[in-house]
Amino acid sequence: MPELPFTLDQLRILKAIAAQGSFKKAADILYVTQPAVSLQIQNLEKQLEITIFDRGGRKALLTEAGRLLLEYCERILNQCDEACKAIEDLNSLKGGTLVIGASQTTGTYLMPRMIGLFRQKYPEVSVQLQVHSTRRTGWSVANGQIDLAIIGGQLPADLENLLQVIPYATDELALVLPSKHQLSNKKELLKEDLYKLNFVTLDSQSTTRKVVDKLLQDSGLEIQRLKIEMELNSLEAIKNAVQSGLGASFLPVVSIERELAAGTIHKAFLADLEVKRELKLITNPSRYTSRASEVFKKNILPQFASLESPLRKI
Amino acid sequence: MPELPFTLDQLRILKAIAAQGSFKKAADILYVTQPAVSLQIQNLEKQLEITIFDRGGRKALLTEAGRLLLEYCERILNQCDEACKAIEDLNSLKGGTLVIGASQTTGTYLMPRMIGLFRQKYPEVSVQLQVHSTRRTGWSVANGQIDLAIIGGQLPADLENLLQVIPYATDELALVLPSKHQLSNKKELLKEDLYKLNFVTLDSQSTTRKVVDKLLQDSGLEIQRLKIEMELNSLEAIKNAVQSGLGASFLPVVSIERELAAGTIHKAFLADLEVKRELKLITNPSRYTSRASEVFKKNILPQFASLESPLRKI
DNA sequence: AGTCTCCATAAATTTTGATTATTCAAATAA
DNA sequence: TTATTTGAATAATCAAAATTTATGGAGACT
Repeated sequence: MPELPFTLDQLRILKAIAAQGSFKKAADILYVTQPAVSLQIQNLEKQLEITIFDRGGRKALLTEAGRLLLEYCERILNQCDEACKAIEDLNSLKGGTLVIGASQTTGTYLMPRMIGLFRQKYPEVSVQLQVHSTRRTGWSVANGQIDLAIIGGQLPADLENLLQVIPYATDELALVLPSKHQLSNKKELLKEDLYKLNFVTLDSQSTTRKVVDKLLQDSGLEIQRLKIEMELNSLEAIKNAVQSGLGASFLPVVSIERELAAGTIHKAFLADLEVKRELKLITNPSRYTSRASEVFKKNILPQFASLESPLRKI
Repeated sequence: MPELPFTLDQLRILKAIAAQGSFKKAADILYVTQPAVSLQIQNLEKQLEITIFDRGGRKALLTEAGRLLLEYCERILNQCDEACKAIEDLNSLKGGTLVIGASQTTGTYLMPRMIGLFRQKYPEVSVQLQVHSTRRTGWSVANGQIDLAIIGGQLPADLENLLQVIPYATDELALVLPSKHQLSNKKELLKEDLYKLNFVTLDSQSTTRKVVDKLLQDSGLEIQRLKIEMELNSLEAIKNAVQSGLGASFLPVVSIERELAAGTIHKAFLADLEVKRELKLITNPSRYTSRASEVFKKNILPQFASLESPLRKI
């Protein structure tokens, strides 16, 4: 090994002697014996081919070379201390960054609240939210660019068994109607009623749209028979469309909390159909898990397991 | 020993792995085996209670904590390199400071030339000249404030055996007369002639004055009989006084080179009297000797052993 | 001078780190 | 898929380095 001319221990000893003015006192402070100190300094002097201390009288005094070395020594040891502090902060969640992935829907309506709670508890950990498609989010988790992610859709098969997927909450995809729609008065709607509606939907590429389609199909609905008035690429746009009476839609309840409360959108009750999807936490078990990530998973997520209560509280 | 959480070797390994992206390649570069690298990183991770590398695939990737540590690592290792360079420079006389002591006379007339020669050879070593009394100069050498000194007088007895005193040149204290003085025409002067002269001398506290008095007394002169016209505290002032015809004086030849050459001062030849003093180099043998100091003593000083030739050359 | 401190030195022990050999896991190739 | 290769972890052995105990010597203070 191409050796370094000195060790951190030697620098620590050098600093101690310079501060104490004595080999013996330095040894006491460092909890070693005096010969240990002497030998290390001798090694240091041999390696660097300099004399560091004048051991003339009762006090050990720095030579010119010694003073020069001490300057660097202080700087180096300070950097070491800083490094330790930074690492400690990271370990105690007083620093660092947590990178969270989410799809458009969860990223917009759910994550801000989760992140808010996390930041409230660990204000010194910065959180970065990355909103991507489910597919891309999955890959980012796989290659470590994202610590953890919340998704509502289905992962590609190859990622399914590479990542850890933990369902943690159920998100209802509610059938919503314009408040003044005629069917809004009916207590219960049946599948058959759906064929009478005009739908405003997300564009067919979106994860949420795919999920809705699949769920409806799985429950025996002929989705080809559904009339699609228009396709929009934003939930907010759809909400506005519904509120304007342009049609009905299946929307995640998390996204229409305010509108339901305000009564500007009507949520219908479907007697013979439940459209629900699992919200899942995905992580990469084969990768390093940061403390922040652990804590998020263990302490923050459970508070959102039932989507109703915590959201209402806010 | 209250241990440091890491060693410089570990940091070097960390840096190498980060650069190479592989434990094995890092091991090759550092000329050690792969297990050595693995072990050290494991120790590091254990000490700091963090995971530094993700060893998932064929590449070793830094975790967040690893990246954080690497930043400090780079800074620390850079400081180490700088320290080494600074020390090397000091050893190769490409840096550092040489502190030289001298009395008024040598400091004024001799040292500038010596220092000039030294600086010509080692331009990167800065030289500091401290002009003090012989006594104070001696003490400064004793306690290390001055690396070496040139003195012309006698050290206090207690310092004599504490310091190394090396005579290296003879400085003649020449009897000088105004050029137009009547005795300037005589080829040789005798002791008796001195009693006829009016003297302009240094004040009685000065080292050079004491030396002259002692030398004259030792050679049998009755110094009380010498007529002292005035006492001045500066050699330059005395030279001016002599040139102005106010009187004679004993002056170090090194201080009147120019005036002799210009013929504005006359140097008399004393047939039965030689007034010479030893110029001595003093150092502190019990103290660390800097490289610059060594070189000055070994290479520069000998060139001034005969005061005539090197001075003339300039 | 005598005593006390402090540093240097020597020998022995302990600790640490490195190496060889092997196993394990993942990625590449057939 | 299986086989091969590459890289990292592990275990046991071995070498080297640091620490300790014990001791000697040189200044400094009384």
